[in-house]
Parts: sequence; structure tokens; C-alpha cells
Amino acid sequence: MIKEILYDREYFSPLDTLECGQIFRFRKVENGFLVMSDDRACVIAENGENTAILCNEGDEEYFYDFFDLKRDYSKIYEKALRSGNEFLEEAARVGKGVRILNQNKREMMISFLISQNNNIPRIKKIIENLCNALGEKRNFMGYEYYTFPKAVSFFDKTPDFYKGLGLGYRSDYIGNLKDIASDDYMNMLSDLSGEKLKSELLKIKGIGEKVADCICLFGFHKTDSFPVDTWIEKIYREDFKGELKNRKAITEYFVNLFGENSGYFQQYLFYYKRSFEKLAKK
DNA sequence: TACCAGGTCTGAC
DNA sequence: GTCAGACATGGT
Repeated sequence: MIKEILYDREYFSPLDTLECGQIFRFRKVENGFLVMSDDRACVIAENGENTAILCNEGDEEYFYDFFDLKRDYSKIYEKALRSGNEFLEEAARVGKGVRILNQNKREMMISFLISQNNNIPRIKKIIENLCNALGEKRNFMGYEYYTFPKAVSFFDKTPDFYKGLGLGYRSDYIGNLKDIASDDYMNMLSDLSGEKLKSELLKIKGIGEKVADCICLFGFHKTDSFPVDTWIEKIYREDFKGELKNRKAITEYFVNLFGENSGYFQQYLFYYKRSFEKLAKK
């Protein structure tokens, strides 16, 4: 039985929410997008004044939470518009339909470990390879997909296995992660405050400042996180006329500026800059 | 062809 | 503590 959730589209655009760089498992289908999370899938599409979520009966609550539908984004948007920074204001207008998803924690940890020094199309492909190899084959509304692998699926794999999937030098990091991405470990992380969570993540080989910020923001919804990658560094330099070189210092600069809204604003900025550059190349 | 991508680790200073 | 160089691989 397929269920439908309707939600006002003003602050929930399928395209903005999926293309802003926070999620790697989705694909265009007829009339909308197939979105995968952990072992589930749904289809989201624009439907008049609403965005419609189609999911299996029993998954309604999961996806209601996944798309962060309990939160009032008008307040976040209004704050961005009143920030006094023209670039952010324009970015917010363009990305008005962005929401920060509540994604599976293990999936985020592994996905962003793969993301380092890599581009989004290839990150998507590697994660798809990983799911095809270790996940379970499923079907939703006639669309075939693979679930994100369970922790136990990683336990007996060697770095060579991951190299075969295209992970390159990151294979050693995933190999190192196999014991600690267990359910117990992830539950332990869930109980930590933002600061302690980040310092715990930084103990893991392959996770540095930026990836830790991404996991905090996209896996644990710590919205006082502000990941700084090559794009954000470029925005900082070109659009905020900043002079700091050190990425950690740039993160601190933005968190001081935006506080609890750092993560939301970061997504507006990232999405806007990348869309702009894509258009410029065409 | 070279440079770049949602960076991090290592060893030298 | 800071910094250059290495690191796999495919997109553009």
C-alpha cells in the first residue's frame, strides 16, 4: 500500500533539497525523484502547491522526520534575508526550498568519508557501487534499488574489496571503520553533545575537520556546524572578501556570524555557488 | 592533457 | 603548531 504525504512546497522543493549536496542516493524518475535512505525508499514530486512524498505504509513517520517536516523553515529563511549580507540573501532566495534532511547516521559517516577530495557525481557512483555490492535488492513502485549495507556487511571486507568498487585510497579508511560503525557505536555517538561528538569523530582515521562537520550536520542535525570545503572556501574568498587561509578558522568565522543557523545558511551558500558555476560553464 | 573534486595524513621544521 | 606533498580515480 502506497501512502502520500502532502506538504506546502514553498519551503520544500524536491530539487533544492536533493541537489544542495547533502544526499548522494537519489535519482530522477518519471515525474519526480526516487530517494533512498538506509533500507527504505520514497518518491518525491511537485504536486501543485505541494510537494508530495509517496512511501510504503508504515514509513510515513520515518520520511516525515527524514525531510525535517516538523521544523518551520520560514524563520530560518527570514533570518537569512535579514543577515545584511547580500550574497547570502540572494543564495537564500534561490535555495528557498532547501531543507536539511535527517539522514541515517552510519550512512552519513561512510558517505562523507568517501567524499573527501572527490566530486559529487563520482561520490554518488561509489556509494551506489557499495550498495549494489553489499546491500539488498528492493523494489519500490516498480523502481529497483539497493539498500545501504548493514554494519555487519562491512565486517569481513578487506581494503582490496573497496578498491574494486572505486574507493581508491579511501579503501583503507573504510577498512579501519568496520568495527566502529556498529549500532552500539552509533548509539553512543547519538548521546553526545555537539562538541564531544565532533572530537569523537576526529579520532577516526580519515575523518578530519570538514568531514566531521558534515557528519555532525547531516547525520546528527547539529546546525551550529559549518563545513568548509573548496566551494565554501571560494565563497569566503570571493564573496565575503575573507583573508583567512586556514579552513578551521574559516569555519569559526562563519559559526560566529551565523550561530545556530550556520548549517542551514551553509547549504544555501553551497547550493547557490555550485548552481551558479554550473550555469556559467554552459 | 592537465586540473579539479564537499580533504586528510604524514613527516619535516 | 604549521605546512608541503602524497594519495586513487574519474569528471570536465
